[in-house]
Amino acid sequence: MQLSAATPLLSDNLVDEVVGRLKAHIVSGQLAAEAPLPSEGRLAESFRVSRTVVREAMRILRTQGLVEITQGRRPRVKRADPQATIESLDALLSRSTGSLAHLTEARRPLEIEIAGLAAERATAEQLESLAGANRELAAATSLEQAVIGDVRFHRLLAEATGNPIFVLVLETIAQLLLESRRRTIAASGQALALEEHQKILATIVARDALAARAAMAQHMRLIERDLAGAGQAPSP
Amino acid sequence: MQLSAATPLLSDNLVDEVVGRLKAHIVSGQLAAEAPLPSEGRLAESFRVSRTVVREAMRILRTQGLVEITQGRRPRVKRADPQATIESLDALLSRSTGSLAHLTEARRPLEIEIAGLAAERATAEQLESLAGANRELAAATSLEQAVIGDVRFHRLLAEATGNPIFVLVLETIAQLLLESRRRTIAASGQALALEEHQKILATIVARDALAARAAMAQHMRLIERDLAGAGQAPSP
DNA sequence: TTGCAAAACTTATCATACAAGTGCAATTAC
DNA sequence: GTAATTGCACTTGTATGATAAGTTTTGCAA
Repeated sequence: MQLSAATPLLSDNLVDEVVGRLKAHIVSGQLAAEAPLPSEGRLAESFRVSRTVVREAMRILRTQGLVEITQGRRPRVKRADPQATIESLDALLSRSTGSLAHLTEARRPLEIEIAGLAAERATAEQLESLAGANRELAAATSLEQAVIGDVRFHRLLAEATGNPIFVLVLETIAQLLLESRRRTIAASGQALALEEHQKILATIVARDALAARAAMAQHMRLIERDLAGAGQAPSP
Repeated sequence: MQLSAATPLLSDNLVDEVVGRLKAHIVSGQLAAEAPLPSEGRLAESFRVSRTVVREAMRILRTQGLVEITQGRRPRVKRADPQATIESLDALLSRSTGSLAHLTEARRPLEIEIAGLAAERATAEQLESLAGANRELAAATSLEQAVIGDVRFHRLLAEATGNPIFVLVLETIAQLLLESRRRTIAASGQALALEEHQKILATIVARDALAARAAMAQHMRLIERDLAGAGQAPSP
């Protein structure tokens, strides 16, 4: 019936109330990642609500990527993971008027900045990983492998900036662009993509931020051109 | 017990299955915004599942910002709204190691690109709105008003690019930066912010994309400097 | 000590019941 | 005739209890 006599309700929903309290606990870091939460029954008991309410609250938290739920096991706090955000953004973008052209347009300045920052900050290990991603791309025998190598290169570049926001935003956009990237690589061939990646990597190894930006800008121009050439077919 | 004999299950969860099907209907645009959905009971009947499952599915869709639920009323399809995505991103960022410095670093290239594109594409009405936002900023008598005017200016700029992705991403970052922006404006004073906004607006009116980028870059430098000077105190 | 089976616990789903909020239609008051 | 009110049908919110199915722990036997 009620959560507790001491604390007032903040939401008109019991479910939202439980969600808010659990989220506060998790976000504040009081519960470490992987830490098991009490079972639905226990939570219901301690919140003085029915299991129904707790269940719906846990579902919501799972949707937001905060907890992991498996039948038979106690729920666990999940490590921070952009997947939930990506799905949310995906749902939003697929409903709004954003087209592929809009996505690439927003991607371009980010990639250019990333290239510049990576040139200034990449560690030796990160440089090696980048080279490895390009080797993957070079050795790719299928379109699927080529796309994976391509995505990996750009992701590693974002990581090399040391700024997790870049990784998150780029990963989100990349996910949405995955289909288009498949088309792009098919159109321009992976050879050209590899060549440009090598150029970018070279500027980063040389710690030349300006050149890195220029190389990435060039790369983006190629991608946009190929995308336009392949036609921006709407999703089926 | 089962959804339907004809179509196979895609998820191990009945809830996820229902979520997927409803989402597909909504995202595909078959259901217009504001359109009422069948009641939980009807949905449960047509999916051949219990009302519990439908309820949890609807809760998830509400969390993702796809439907609006009010007690006593039938659920309605909600107009595309970045709020759910913002909350998701907020939860993610507040748990990861992203600091204010990281946020502003990611914001900078976006704002610069936005300024350049706005200079090329802004319509006469949009120019007038931008001027209006600056008038608001000039007339602001409280910090709160100044912050609102500031946010509005940058948002209108993003809209002037005609690219909804910019609006979405920037709105998300802006929301997260709201507290810091309050601090920044307090530190540098709204007079300086207004002056720089006027400069940016002038370059855009002049359709000088290059100058617009330079002016915005200057503006971002000021913001970053003030933010560093005010110290990046962690949220309480 | 090790291997395995049973028990205990947990989530997943269902069914039912009642409270509470909304919208509409019939009724009543003027 | 019109406006306010009442009442009903429908809907979501919450609680309870029951069964199925999966996981972890316990306890016993080899």
